[in-house]
Parts: sequence; C-alpha cells; structure tokens
Amino acid sequence: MATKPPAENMARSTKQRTAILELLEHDDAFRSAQDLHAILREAGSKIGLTTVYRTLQAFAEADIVDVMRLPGGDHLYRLCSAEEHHHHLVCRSCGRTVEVAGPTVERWANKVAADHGFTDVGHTLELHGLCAECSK
Amino acid sequence: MATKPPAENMARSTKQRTAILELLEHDDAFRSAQDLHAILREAGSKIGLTTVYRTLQAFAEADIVDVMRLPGGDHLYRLCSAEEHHHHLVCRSCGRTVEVAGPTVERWANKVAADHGFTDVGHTLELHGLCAECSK
DNA sequence: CCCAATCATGACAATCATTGTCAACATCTA
DNA sequence: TAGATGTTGACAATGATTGTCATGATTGGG
Ligand SMILES: [Zn+2]
Ligand SMILES: [Zn+2]
Ligand SMILES: [Zn+2]
Ligand SMILES: [Zn+2]
Repeated sequence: MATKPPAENMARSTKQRTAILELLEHDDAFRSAQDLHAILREAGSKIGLTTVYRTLQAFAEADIVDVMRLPGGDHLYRLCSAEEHHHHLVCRSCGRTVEVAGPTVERWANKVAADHGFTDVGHTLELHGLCAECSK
Repeated sequence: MATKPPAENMARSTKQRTAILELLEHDDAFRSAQDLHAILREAGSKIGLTTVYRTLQAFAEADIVDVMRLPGGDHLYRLCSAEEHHHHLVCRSCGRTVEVAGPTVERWANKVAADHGFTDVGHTLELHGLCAECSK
C-alpha cells in the first residue's frame, strides 16, 4: 500500500487532493473553492478549478469537511475536528471559526417540533459575530 | 389618499405589488419568485419576472416578508405574522411553516459567544421536518 | 518493472437563478 | 389634467456551479 485514499468516496490518491487537504488542515476559516484554487495557483500548482470544486464536494460527501453557505449563496468549506454533530461560531471579520456543541439547542428543537406535531426533525444553526481579536 | 403604499421602501401602490402581497397573504409556505410569477401568469396576469424579483426584494428589505434559502441557494419568501424575531419550523414535504420564538436559543447563543470572547453576535436557525399531516 | 483498467483531471461549454439596463408606462400630486 | 418621478417588463449580462469528454495519472496484477 502506497498512500491511503482520502476517503471511501475517492478511490485514488492524487497530488491535487493532497494539496487541497493540506491547505484545509492549516486553515482556521471557511474557504470557497475559488479561494483555494487561487491559493494553489499562486503557489505554482496547475490544478484546475473544476477539480477543486469536485474534490471539495467529495470531501463534503465523505464528511471530511463541513460546508456552509454565504448569504450570497456561495459554498464555503472547512476541515472540522469534531466528528460529532456541532455548529459554528464564525467571526464575520477574519473568518476565524470555533466549533460548538449545542445540546441545549438540540433538546429545545426536539421539544418545539414535537409540540407542533412534527416528526423527523433536523435543524441548521449558525452563530456569527466578532472574535476577541477583531473586537479590538 | 387613494391606496396606501405597501412600504416606505416603495413609494407607489401598483397592481403588481398588490397581487403579490395578496398571494402571500393566502399562502402558508415559503415561495420563490419564480413560483409566484408562475402562479400569477397562470391567473392571467402579465406581470414580468423581473418585477416579482424586485418586489420581493423590496418587501424583504422593508421586513414585510421573511426570506429563507433553499439548500440549492434559491430565495424563498413568506409573509410572517410575528413582528419580532422568530424562527421557522418547516415541513419538508408540503412546505407548511410554523413560526416559533426561541428565547432558549437566544440565551444559549449569547452565552456561547461570550464564553469565546465574541461580541456583536447574531444567529440563523431553521427547523425542518414532517408536519403532523405529512407524517400520515 | 510494465500494462491495462479505471479513475481523475482540466479546458471548455452549458446552466440557471438572479441582477442590470433602459425605453415605455403608471401613479400621484399640485 | 399635466408633468415629475417611481415602476414595469423584455432582454442582456452575470457568475458560481455543473456537465462534457479527451487526455493524463494511479494502482493492482502479471
Ligand atoms: Zn476575527
Ligand atoms: Zn445542532
Ligand atoms: Zn417568519
Ligand atoms: Zn407537511
């Protein structure tokens, strides 16, 4: 066995996938496919934009990265450490992101849903503000 | 005074705006600009798609309607009764939507943010499941 | 080590909701 | 009622994302 594949999703290990994964490993904030593509090209890589898109999608599919959507609709990706369900507290200035668990919210959500006769409930939750640093 | 304008945002009252508002008033679910446009054309209106987009944007701007985003990124609009801050419990089958207040969540969000040194925090929260009806 | 079977890549075209443009039009007030 | 100005609608433009497909890379077997 040479290099192990990044995920079940993706059968082979390639320079491109490795490069993207390394970028994400050293990054604290959520980044877009275009961001990562620009950074890689800047660093001399000849990687194509389509590949970056596809790779990030595959990572997301394999739960390797978390996805969030900007108000404008763009997709942003981040390599999260927590394996379990969690939410994000994002600095709207520098992008710094903290992963937070929300047992309180989970309970509240389930109760509210049940009270209204809803079943099979899920939720999306996002916190955004200014981090200590950016708060000056 | 003839007809009062729908909002400060929009100086004049027009057939188009009235038509859109009436549709929303009789609708329980979130709808897209294209949905509403299709419905209006179906009913014989000659309204243009651009106008529907602009009108909904203006309504949202004036806090007359709530906006939510589909996973795909599309904008959906709904006329909500609650004037204060609230969240939505949406049926992913029929679209039926219930407005819910979330004091518990607000408190939790503020605490979490403060614990991490974040200031000026906001949040987005969405609940989705199957309504009693659609649960069979 | 070498090859064939496949998976992956990248340049390019195609999508598609949304936005921009602007001349024709409607509304409202004086 | 007429003019000033907000609105409309057909159409073009945008821009992130996805589809296509020939070429290139990876991997397991021989
Ligand atoms: Zn910050
Ligand atoms: Zn949660
Ligand atoms: Zn609402
Ligand atoms: Zn339902």
